[in-house]
Amino acid sequence: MVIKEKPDRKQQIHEKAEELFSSRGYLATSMRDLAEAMGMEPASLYSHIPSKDQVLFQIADRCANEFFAAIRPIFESGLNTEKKLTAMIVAHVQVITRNLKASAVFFSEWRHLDDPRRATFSLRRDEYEEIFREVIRKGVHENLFLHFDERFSARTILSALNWTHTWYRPDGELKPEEIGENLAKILLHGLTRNM
Amino acid sequence: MVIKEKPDRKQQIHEKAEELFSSRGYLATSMRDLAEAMGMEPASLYSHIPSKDQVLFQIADRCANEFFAAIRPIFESGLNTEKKLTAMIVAHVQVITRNLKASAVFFSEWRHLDDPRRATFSLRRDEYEEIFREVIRKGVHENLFLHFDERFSARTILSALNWTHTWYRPDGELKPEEIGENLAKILLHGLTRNM
DNA sequence: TATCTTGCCTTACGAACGTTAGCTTTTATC
DNA sequence: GATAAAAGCTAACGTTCGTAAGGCAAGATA
Repeated sequence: MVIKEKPDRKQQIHEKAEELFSSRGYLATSMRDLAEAMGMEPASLYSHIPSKDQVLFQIADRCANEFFAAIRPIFESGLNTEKKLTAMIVAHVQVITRNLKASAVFFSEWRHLDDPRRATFSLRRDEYEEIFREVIRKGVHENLFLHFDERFSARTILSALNWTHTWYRPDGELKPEEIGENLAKILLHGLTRNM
Repeated sequence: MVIKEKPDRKQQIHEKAEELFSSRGYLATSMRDLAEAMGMEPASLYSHIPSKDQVLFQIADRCANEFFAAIRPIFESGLNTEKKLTAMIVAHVQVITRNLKASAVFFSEWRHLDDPRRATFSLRRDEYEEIFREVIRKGVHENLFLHFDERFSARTILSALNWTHTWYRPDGELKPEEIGENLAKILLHGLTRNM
């Protein structure tokens, strides 16, 4: 049996959509733009996808899955709290750099989802943040981390990480893992040199 | 001579626009939405403003001015590097919390500006970031800060700060100044407790 | 009272939008 | 080579968009 290596137009459309949505934004990208980028007529897109909104959702959803898949095993591992948080930070950054366009969509465009999907999505984000909060809570409990509101700490960490997608370039000098490690260093031990 | 205290419709429109642009986004807010919020007909808006794009620009531009005005005097002060960076962080956060809606527009919507303005704006952002880079560079030189690429450090700091606008509420328990100080603590000394 | 200005109105323009319906062409299967 | 399915086309739908043009009514100025 030969595995079909067919081009899979649907996936190609999703990839082009990722590209356009991430660089110009979802609302600023028309189906006509997308069609042109695909080299087809606007109406032809609908042979492969049901709606623009659903394309956005699937891009964001796939990206969310990647984040969870990367973080969960680390969260459930037996690492000590500091190493665990570091590993989660590195993994999170790796997901971003591996899915540069999708994560741009994930971070900036999800708010344009239509409403039942948007609400679902919002919950997933919070669920994700909660994993970080739990690790931080544990660290505070162990008298390892400074005691701030965990919401505050978690958001600060994720904000610092999530902007990576705007400037990371695969041909830059830093590898994703190094970026993650540097970020973890700053967030856990600060920019100031310990004397 | 009496100073006219007239309602200034133009400014009212800008304020409503700030509100709508910041919560729904620029592209998702139509002039018809804005008109309805103002209690007038869409076309009537054009008695007071020249175009939608110009309203966006002015909101973002005013906000940029506030950031510069807050940071510059600190940058030019005689504070030592660590205190200077801390003060800049606090000041930056204060500008955000003082201009919650405008800064949301500033951070998320400027990319929808039409192109001569967009380019100008991009330069101003970089100019702003450069102030932070310079302080960091000095700190590295003084062997005070860890040596990362200053672009990297500056971006990390600003990313962590700039998300504040998504969750800060004036009636929350933390005052803007405290938020800024906590952020500075984490970014300069890390989340980990020093033993 | 006559005139000018301001603020808002109504109407409507041309363009762009997401999407549907139905036809034609290409490709895969036998 | 006949048949069926998949992929793309043309044409058009109903909306919504930013904005222009020109008029009307109220208040300020003279």
